[in-house]
Amino acid sequence: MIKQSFSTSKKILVILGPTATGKTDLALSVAKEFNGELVAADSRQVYTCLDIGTGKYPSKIPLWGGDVKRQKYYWEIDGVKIWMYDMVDPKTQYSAFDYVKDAMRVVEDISKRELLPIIVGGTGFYLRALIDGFSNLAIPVNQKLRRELEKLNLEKLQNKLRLLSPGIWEELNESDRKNPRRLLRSIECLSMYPYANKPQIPNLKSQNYNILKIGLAAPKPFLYEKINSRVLGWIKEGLIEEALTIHKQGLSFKRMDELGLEFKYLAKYLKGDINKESLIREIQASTRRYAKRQLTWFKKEKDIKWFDVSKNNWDALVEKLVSDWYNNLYDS
RNA sequence: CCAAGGCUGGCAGAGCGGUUGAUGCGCUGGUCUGUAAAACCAGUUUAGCCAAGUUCGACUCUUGGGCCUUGGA
Repeated sequence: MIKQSFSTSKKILVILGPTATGKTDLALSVAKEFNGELVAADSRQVYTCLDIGTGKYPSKIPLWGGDVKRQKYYWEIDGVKIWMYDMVDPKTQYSAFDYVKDAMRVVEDISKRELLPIIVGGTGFYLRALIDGFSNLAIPVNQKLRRELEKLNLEKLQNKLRLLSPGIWEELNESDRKNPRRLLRSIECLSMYPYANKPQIPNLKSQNYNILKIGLAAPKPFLYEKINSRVLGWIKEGLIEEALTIHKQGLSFKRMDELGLEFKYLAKYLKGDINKESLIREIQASTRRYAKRQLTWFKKEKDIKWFDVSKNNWDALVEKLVSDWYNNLYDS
């Protein structure tokens, strides 16, 4: 791969980090300053109607006011376009593969229009798939095979994989070897493409972009406090009503459970299994756990420039870094 | 006031006269190549309401006290 000089290679800014650190707020202000458009990297913001709890709204624009225009495949907040929101109906399943396929197009389009793509989100898996790519990502799901494999218990899945490829089995760690979902996927990939001719999908790294990754984080007590009050804010803004509406429109409790966290507990609440007080507590707790997992994931990526949002001047520091990078003064 | 049941780890909740305090949740750390706010792994106990007694030995039996829950009045 030939490295182009900074002045000619196209730039992409990535803003990532755990939930409730103000990624969207930052991305919007950076977009205004550097003439950019946002590309969301969140596994649930891709669904229509899941708005409040997935954090589609920035904190400064309350739901009932502010300049928010919702178009078919993008939103426009304060004049800034946000892509990769509302891609499909929540009844449909949207995968990391779908995400990469769609987001690649969006990023390239923004870039072609001479604007700065700002990828913003907390789903580390999607981010890595889009930026670095995964070699198995483009291998499609085999429903028939899955239906069969799903009947097998852990031990049988393990044996099956060991038989198909002792090498791949050996490479798995303790955790993955006991994870039926991963085992199943490995078997699926191997049985469909036993040799090396796997289908591929392009990623950003292979397109020679100049990427700056900015991470927002904070010490846990600070972050947890933010999460707790954010959840309270969601409730005030109508999270429960939103869930009720979606359910009335036909989103099953089962699917809500699959969509995870706040929807998992919202479903329980709507069914009458828990009261409002524990609904709030559960959403807060699970969001905290989620933030921890995000932190664990991002810890391994060494090319992130981290900023502590509990500090006073963090936004000025970010601004300086982005500005230097944008003007080719910063060497990454 | 009477009756019945209960009181076990941060929480929920089993079992047992003596051995490794089941299990779940939580918590801490971690894993990660199409469900990723998912799935999974590892770690996380000087517990037994108080007192007296029975016993070689009690969380487990007996008695008294305290507290809680339910039913009665």
